[in-house]
Amino acid sequence: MIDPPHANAYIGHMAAHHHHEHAGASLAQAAEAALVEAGEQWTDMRSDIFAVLATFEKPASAYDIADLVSQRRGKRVAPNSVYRILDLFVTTNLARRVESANAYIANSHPGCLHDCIFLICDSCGTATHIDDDALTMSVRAAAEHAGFAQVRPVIEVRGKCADCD
Amino acid sequence: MIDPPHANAYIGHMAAHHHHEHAGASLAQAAEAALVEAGEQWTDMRSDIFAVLATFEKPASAYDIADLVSQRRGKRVAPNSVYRILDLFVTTNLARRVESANAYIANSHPGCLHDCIFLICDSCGTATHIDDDALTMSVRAAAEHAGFAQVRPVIEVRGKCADCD
DNA sequence: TTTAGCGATGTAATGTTGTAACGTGCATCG
DNA sequence: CGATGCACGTTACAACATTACATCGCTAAA
Repeated sequence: MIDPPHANAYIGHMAAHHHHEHAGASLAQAAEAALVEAGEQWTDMRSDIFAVLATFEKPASAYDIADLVSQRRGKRVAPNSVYRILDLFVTTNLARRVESANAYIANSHPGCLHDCIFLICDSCGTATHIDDDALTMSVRAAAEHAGFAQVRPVIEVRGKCADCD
Repeated sequence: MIDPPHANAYIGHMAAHHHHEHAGASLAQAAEAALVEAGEQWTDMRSDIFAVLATFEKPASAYDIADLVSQRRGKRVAPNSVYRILDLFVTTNLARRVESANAYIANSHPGCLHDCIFLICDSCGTATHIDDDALTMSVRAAAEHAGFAQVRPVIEVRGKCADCD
């Protein structure tokens, strides 16, 4: 048995491609474009839910979103409806589900399809993400090597962020 | 943006260490040893819960386990108690939590501490695991590179297993 | 030998997350 | 105009998880 060794094994091999890291209005616009591109409608409800989701620093639960959207609309929006739309967002890559937090986070570069590595701080809950295609491709490859198909990697790292450390 | 490429990027670099892949009585024995080693007691309740957990092919929910342990003991065991003991198992490395399934799985080599990659079939639900320390260490390193400490990787892959494919 | 402490488990209640089933409103198209 | 399809509403419930406190049995100190 071995002990988990530590850092400095890291040879940064970031992906050889670039993103626009959208924010604010620009992000909403990109999201709308991506959704329409996917043949779906950009409704008021979807717009509101995306807007609320995008304001969060940390992964947001469907119930958090339901509350805020309810406020914003002055009318109760059921979690149910939020889930429907979040599911749509996830399948169209406008948002990601953070499995280890049972929560969702807006994709800051919708329209760009690839695997993410999420880093979630156990203290403050904020999530950041790394794009390292070499790494995620290795994970995919390992799974496919084991006979898996249609693979969907879930790569998250819990820990203490630099601020909370 | 890139499309997810496919397999055969995989250069198998399995870890340079070996496990005993325990099963059945041997596994229970190893679990007991590991728990005692950690300064915890191996009680009847813990033994029963571990035994039940170990019978599962697929990740088992706390409620699944509660039901079966209740049967086995002829007396209701509350989910509560099961969660307590599962948490203990996870911290002492006798079991793992599968985040993307809200469920638990017995560690087939307790006492051996390292990160696992779980493959969970979306069709049949069975989970297998890969040990690829080079890969998991790279994930750790990437997170540490980003300023994270006390990292705990969660690497799971959803997909279709060879049987269900 | 009492009893104080502690760890393990029991009990009850409640909180959080996620789905199912079905109804309504509205636009489009024949 | 009626039929179809989609988005969303409403209600109910299922599944997952935690909290607070009680009890039991063991052991160590008085």
